[in-house]
Amino acid sequence: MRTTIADIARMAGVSKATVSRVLNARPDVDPATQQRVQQIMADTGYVPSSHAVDLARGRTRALGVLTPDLRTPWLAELLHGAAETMQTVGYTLSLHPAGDGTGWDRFASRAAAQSFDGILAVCPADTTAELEQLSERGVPVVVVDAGSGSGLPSVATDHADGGRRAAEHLLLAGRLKLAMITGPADHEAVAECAAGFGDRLADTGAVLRASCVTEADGTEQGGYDAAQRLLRARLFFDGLFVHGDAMAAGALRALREAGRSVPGEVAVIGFDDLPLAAFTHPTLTTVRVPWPELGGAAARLLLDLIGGAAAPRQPVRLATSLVVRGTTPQVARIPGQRSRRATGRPALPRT
Amino acid sequence: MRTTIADIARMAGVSKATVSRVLNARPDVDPATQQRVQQIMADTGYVPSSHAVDLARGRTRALGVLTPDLRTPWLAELLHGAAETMQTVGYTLSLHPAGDGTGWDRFASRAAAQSFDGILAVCPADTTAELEQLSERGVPVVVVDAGSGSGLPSVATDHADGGRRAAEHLLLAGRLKLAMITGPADHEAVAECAAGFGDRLADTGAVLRASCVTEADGTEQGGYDAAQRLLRARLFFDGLFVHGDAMAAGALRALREAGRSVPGEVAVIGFDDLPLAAFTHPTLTTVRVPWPELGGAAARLLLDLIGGAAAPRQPVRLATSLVVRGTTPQVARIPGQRSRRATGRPALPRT
DNA sequence: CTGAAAGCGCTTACAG
DNA sequence: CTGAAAGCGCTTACAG
Repeated sequence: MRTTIADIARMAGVSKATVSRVLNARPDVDPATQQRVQQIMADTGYVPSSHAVDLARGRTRALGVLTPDLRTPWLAELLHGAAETMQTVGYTLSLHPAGDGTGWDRFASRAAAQSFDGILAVCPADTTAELEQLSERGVPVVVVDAGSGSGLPSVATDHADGGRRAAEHLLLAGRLKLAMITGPADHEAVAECAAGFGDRLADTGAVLRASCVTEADGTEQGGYDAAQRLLRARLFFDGLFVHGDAMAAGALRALREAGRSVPGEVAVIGFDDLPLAAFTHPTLTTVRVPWPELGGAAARLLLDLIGGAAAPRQPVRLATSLVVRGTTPQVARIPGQRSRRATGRPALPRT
Repeated sequence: MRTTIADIARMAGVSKATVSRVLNARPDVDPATQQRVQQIMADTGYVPSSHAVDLARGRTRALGVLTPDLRTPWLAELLHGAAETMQTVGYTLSLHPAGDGTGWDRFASRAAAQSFDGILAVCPADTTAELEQLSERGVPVVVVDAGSGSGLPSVATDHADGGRRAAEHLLLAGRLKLAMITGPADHEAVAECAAGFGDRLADTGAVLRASCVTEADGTEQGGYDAAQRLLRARLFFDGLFVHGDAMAAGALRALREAGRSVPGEVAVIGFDDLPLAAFTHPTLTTVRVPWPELGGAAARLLLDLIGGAAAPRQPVRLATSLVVRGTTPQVARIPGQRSRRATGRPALPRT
């Protein structure tokens, strides 16, 4: 038999209400009784049933995480960040991979059953409509890193900022003939990233010809094929920005096969900072998406919404950073040494 | 106001008990009333509150997943497998990273509060004692891939089998002078794997000298250092088995720096089949640990325990498989062609 | 086949 | 400062 609040009350010679007060650290309890009750709880190892507490309070202390696939390369880092902030307030993350058809239905019924207090939707490709319905019914929902097609509160990477950083680094390395491999054009972030990249290049002496920008599907093979297209078109480039690390890995393979040295002849910068970036050869310099921070920001936003806060009208945008590894030349950042390895032409505009 | 079972009962003109019967698909309900109630539930979009159901039934339909770190490279695959089998029975996975000190306490109190019906403990390094306590108190616990130091029900990789497969493949490739980099010796699996590797080599003409076996800490850098030790000792080897993909990646780096071609001069086989294995150069041939299957098996075992089944005395052992990529030579498996690239000496014993 | 009642284990006004 | 009672929304014997 499980120890219940009634048992503790009996043993302490008080009512359940008083035990409940002690449990919830209410101030209006006589110190002596408080002590006594607490002692008994400690002795018996009493822990209140979460079911009962949840039912009585009408909440769960759990967040539903909706994701197409648990094996998404950056999901672990994102959840790590989310879990960290959730744990501090005693919340738990409940996993709901909805990749296959049945996943969504199960998730939806759990949501309707109020199994969780809020929903963290990671890249909800085709379920935004349904999520909006849930949201309208009052279930707090936060979307991570999706296009802003929906009106749902969201947290996203600043892809334009990422593009700018990539450009900046290539300029610092003195690379002026640039090429870019983008992700699928239907994804909003792709245009943003390309725009940021292009903008930073303006008035620098660097060039990114339209013919040197090609699209790929996000996979390693896609990146390989895209890089081969660039190489076969005999387009000269000494700097390549790839909007996705998996594609960048494929591009490295194509460059290697073509006999182009990296970073000597071509400097390569990826995007995402997936775990794989540390294992390519050379290791991949890349624009880091702040995955744990995204998760943390989403978690906090969700907690705010659960707490009754109004949804922000604009997506929360998080800046990127650059992780320098082996596919770009080491550039000394000491003033005056910047252009050491540069071509001699002015690579840097005044900012 | 949330629709409750009382609302449905009123609308249908029946008692709550009858609605509950319909809800739980009990056979003893008049088809007509059953129809009517179901219709009303559909119209109102009624979904029973999970809190109330859980409290009344004394269960949760959630499993607690205890893990040191969410970012463990193979965790995603493992959870994918577990989630798949859990979802079919309507169970949910609740994440509990307990890496930092506070993690365990939160987890333990959740467990005590019966927030979940069972515990899936992934590599519970230093919490086995506490888990055993929980287990003794009647909480179903299944451990994944830990040393069998504890008496807890567990599911684990057959590392000896993995070692054998690695040996087999190197023999098929005609490699006879072998070396091995193991993980930390205090991990039980390390000895098992080495034993399997050694056993398969017996009576084959292949040699694995004691001096050619070295230990590393599991990291890329550790593998790099270990491979360098082997190289500097001027020990000749044409086949290298590394008990861990991250270490194998480090070994590849060391071999490359030393100018040894892979797989030409040295064939390399890793262990785990982490995502990174597809991104090294050359891509890494490796002994695959069946992560999703491990997760699935653990989930099923846990469900059995929750269902009241007795705990198996022996760990459930799952076999490995070999994933051939670029660090070992392609070996035609057509009879008679096996030794094409072999040295000419008998590499294969009769099995 | 169906209903009234008690119970799951808490919390929360309302009195005192 | 404390207790009796009602309520959270279900399920489950027990009657009929």
